[in-house]
Amino acid sequence: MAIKEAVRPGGRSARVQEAVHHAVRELQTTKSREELSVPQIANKAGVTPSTIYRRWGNLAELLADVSLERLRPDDEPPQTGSLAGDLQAWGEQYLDEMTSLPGQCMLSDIMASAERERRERCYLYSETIMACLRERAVKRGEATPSVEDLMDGVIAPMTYRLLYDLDTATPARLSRWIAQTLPSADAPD
Amino acid sequence: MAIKEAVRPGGRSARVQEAVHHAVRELQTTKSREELSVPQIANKAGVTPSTIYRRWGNLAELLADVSLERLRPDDEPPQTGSLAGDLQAWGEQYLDEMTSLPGQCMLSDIMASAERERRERCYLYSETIMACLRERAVKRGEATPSVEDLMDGVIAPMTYRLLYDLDTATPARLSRWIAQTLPSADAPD
DNA sequence: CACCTAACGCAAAATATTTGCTTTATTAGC
DNA sequence: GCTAATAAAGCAAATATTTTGCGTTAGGTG
Repeated sequence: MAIKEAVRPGGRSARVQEAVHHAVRELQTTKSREELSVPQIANKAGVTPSTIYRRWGNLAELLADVSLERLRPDDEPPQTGSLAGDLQAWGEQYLDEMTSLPGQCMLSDIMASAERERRERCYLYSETIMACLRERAVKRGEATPSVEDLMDGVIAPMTYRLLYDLDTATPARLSRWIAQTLPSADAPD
Repeated sequence: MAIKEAVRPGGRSARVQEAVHHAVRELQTTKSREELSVPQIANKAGVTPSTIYRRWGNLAELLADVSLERLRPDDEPPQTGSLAGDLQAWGEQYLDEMTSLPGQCMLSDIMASAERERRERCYLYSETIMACLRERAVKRGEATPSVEDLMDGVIAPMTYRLLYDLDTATPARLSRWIAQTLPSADAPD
């Protein structure tokens, strides 16, 4: 019922976890959220339902767990030579990913989870990326806002729009948020 | 399965809706989310479970519906004489409400709903309040940012923190967001 | 190698959800 | 007002899901 990544991660546990996660991802390509069920996933994964219930608690937590896994920063964000450029580049691909149907489902699944810790991991994920981009800028000698300010000025409005008002989660808006957040930001308006 | 506020709102429907909503609110004071169930609510409301399933679809949607109802702006936000003051005053009471346990459950229930429309209503709710506070400021002749900018500068970071990083959803932060959003904002830091 | 035990499988029991059909009560037309 | 039409509720049987107790398997440990 908690987020278990440990205790006894040896062979079998890991195998079951992978089988179940894989089954979910597989089924998600075919069926909508409404059509997914624990017994169905268990069957596809070659496991008993009780295994899933005991480990994840319920369908919502399992889906959130699977979604969160995708959030791992696989590759370094693209470099553009300036903080504004880096933010725009990373942000655009992130927006693109999250406004897509699978991206929206992913957000939905994570938000539906009762585990606060999961959402905090999303926070940390974004924070890590902001820190990375900022670090680059600092190394180049650019004047940069704090990571906190980047979170408030860029990540927060972007995420807010992704969750509450999808139509306004656009690259154009992103430029505005970036311009208003960076030091020399006398918005051209 | 959709958000039905119409079609046949006469006596009985309204009565059932009220009975069910009331039963939910009642039960929520005693039991945790995990302990709530549709049959239980139906029983308390004096209705059959199938009535609830047919009207709301499932527990998550029902809870979201009940939560959303609480979000109606009951009373005019307090007046303080300045936009910054109004934002701070309203924001503080909002933060207070949403960081409380019932407030967090409310947010949770709304976010768990599959109905995008529900989240959009949250957006409209905040937007209405921002428009109201801004209108006051305009009438006083204050220089004010657009409603959009208030949403991005104040509502977005506040909501973001409430959802993802509760510890940083504080009045002190709120002041910062307000200061950085309002025109004459040369943050004292 | 042998013991300990977390995690899984299995199957029965308990709950929750769906569904077909009937009944009730609101709405609309007369 | 009275009646026909029908949305929404009730009821109960049929399904499906979730929980639980207990036996089994297989990592981890000394």
